[in-house]
Amino acid sequence: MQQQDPEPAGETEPVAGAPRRPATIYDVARAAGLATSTVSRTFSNPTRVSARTREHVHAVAEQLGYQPNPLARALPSGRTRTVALIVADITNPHFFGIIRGAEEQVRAAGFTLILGDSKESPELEARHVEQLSRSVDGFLIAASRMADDSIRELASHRLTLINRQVDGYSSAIVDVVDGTRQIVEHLASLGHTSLVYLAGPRRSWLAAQRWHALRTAARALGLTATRLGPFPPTMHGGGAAADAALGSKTTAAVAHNDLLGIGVLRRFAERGVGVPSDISVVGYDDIFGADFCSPPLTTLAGPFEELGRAGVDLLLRARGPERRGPQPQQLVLPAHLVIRGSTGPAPG
Amino acid sequence: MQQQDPEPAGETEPVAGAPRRPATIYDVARAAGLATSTVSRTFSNPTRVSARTREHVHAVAEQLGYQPNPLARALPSGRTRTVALIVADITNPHFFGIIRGAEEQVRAAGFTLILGDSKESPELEARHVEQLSRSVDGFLIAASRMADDSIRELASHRLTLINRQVDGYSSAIVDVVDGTRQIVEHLASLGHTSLVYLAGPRRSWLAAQRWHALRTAARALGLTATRLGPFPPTMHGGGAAADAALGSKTTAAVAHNDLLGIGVLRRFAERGVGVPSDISVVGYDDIFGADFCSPPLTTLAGPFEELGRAGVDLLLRARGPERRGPQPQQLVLPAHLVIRGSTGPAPG
DNA sequence: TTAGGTCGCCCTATTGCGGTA
DNA sequence: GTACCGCAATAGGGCGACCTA
Repeated sequence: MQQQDPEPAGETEPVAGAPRRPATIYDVARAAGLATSTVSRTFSNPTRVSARTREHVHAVAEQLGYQPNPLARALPSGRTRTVALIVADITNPHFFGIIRGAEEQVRAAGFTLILGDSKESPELEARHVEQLSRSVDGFLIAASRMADDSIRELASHRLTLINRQVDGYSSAIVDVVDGTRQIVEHLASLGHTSLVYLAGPRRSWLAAQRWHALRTAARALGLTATRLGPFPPTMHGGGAAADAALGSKTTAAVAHNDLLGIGVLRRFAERGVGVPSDISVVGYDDIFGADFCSPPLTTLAGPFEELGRAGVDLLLRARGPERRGPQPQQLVLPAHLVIRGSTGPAPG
Repeated sequence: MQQQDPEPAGETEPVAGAPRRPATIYDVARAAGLATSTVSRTFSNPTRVSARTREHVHAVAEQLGYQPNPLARALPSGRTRTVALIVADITNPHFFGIIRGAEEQVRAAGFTLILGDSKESPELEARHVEQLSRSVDGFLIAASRMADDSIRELASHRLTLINRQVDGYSSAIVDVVDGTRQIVEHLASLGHTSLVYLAGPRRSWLAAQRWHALRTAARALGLTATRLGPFPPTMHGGGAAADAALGSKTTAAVAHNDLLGIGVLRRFAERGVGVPSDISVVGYDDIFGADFCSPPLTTLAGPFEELGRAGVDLLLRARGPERRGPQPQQLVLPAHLVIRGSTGPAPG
């Protein structure tokens, strides 16, 4: 090891000013005339040290610019005060809210956020988890593409899911069933009697949920529902999705997400199909841009930042005093339909 | 903690199957009949171990499921194999490309990415750096809002800047000067003789560069250039910016970024101002949405993912064998103008 | 007894130096 | 002298056990 320090014949480091080697509890203890353990307790268990001593230690620490080394702290305890967030696709604006919310809450708890992108790959997702397992106190997985069983195989890791539910794990999702019902009621009230679902990735739990909810709600209201796809959940995927929707002769298309929905709108514009005069389009997520595409997209908005924050809370709470097993919580946050120009009365 | 189950008088750990305590070099060393140092070297400095021994160690390690503990590895060596990326505003889609590129490259190098949001605050930025300094091998700061001197005070940390240049530090930026020239030439060729710059945050280095480049290019081509603002670089800020632009009687507005530009377009639409018939609008960044707002936004696109990747490369290369001081590199990547519907011939 | 303080081992890997063929 | 390998110090702090007024 050898700190590189008071060496005159300089090596690696630049300028002056900054202290070479960061102060440790040893330095603080020596300067304060105390044992290192006393210094340690001052920071990690302050009640076990007298007020006088505590202040003294703080003063000396401040003066020396001492800051506990998080690594040294984490090594024996196993607590890294770090959380990993793994998202299915970092380019999808849908995740930005989740990332932002999680980052915020993680910081608020004095933790650090590690970010990983699984690029829609369940394998990469699992690899991420394995590689980070020792460096992290827990995982947050948003829109996991792993199969339920694969998730269970990771059981030994502390894990909270976002927009995915698996028995035995904490999760935070937006209310797909109620949200989807809002979509279908809206379309029904506009006189539509049939709709198509432009499906998302086969491995997406959310896609399955949405389709299921759509079909159920449609039945309840006497509409027919058809599933087309799957399509890649990107703007690019909207081209094929739009054409498929046209082929189906329906009057209303519900896209798996806004990315796909906006892609559909573009394709319709290219082909001269009127929205909503010829066909209505609905999306999910209310992503950035859904309000200024043309026509603006009717979509199901969810509290995604809150989802991120709640995910962190669930994860961190699991370490609480009552660490009696996982006691998983399945949180469901409300969604609400944002009606914009892409939906209108059924033609004819 | 605690899986919910079988342990009778159990303590911490769960189920069957999984090995209780992860294997350490001690376990491997014992099983292989070697010293821990040999095992350690097998993984961290393979050439210093004979091929026979190496294979033996690998075999034993494999069998025991041994994986080096990254924390324990980092403590004595000081190398955490982790990089922190700090962005000025995580909600600005502009950064997504950078984040994605950085994440990709960091992973490719076998490192881990920590993400921080400074919320446009130089103080928070500095705090981030301080708090993470011990946990990270280096920092990537995108669009830093810190003053040059504050950045220099962080000198002891390994640091690479994205979209910001400071003497003595490595950086990767897009070519503002040339890019801005493209904008001005485009406007000049359409017959515009005056333009306004709708300015970004006062503390943004980029905003200063853009204005400077704009003024220089305008002069060279005989256009007048006026700066208005600053405005918050958000869609919301576009309202005031649009009104200010109208007040100036100009025929062309260059917005600090696309977020602001799209906000301007919306406001113009509300007020019945024709774009580009009454006024042309240009943005910077070519963010998600710039191609489907109405009218689609003419904007200066840059290779942002590449910026993220390059930033990581510069940072990691700094640790190379020739660790002769920082030897900073200032990388400048080309920008190109994407012409869309928001710019047209000057009216009249 | 209790509050304040001290000792010394724990965690897991790295690495300089020295020893053995 | 050259390859290999092992000993033991080191990194920095947590924490239980024990000691003193």
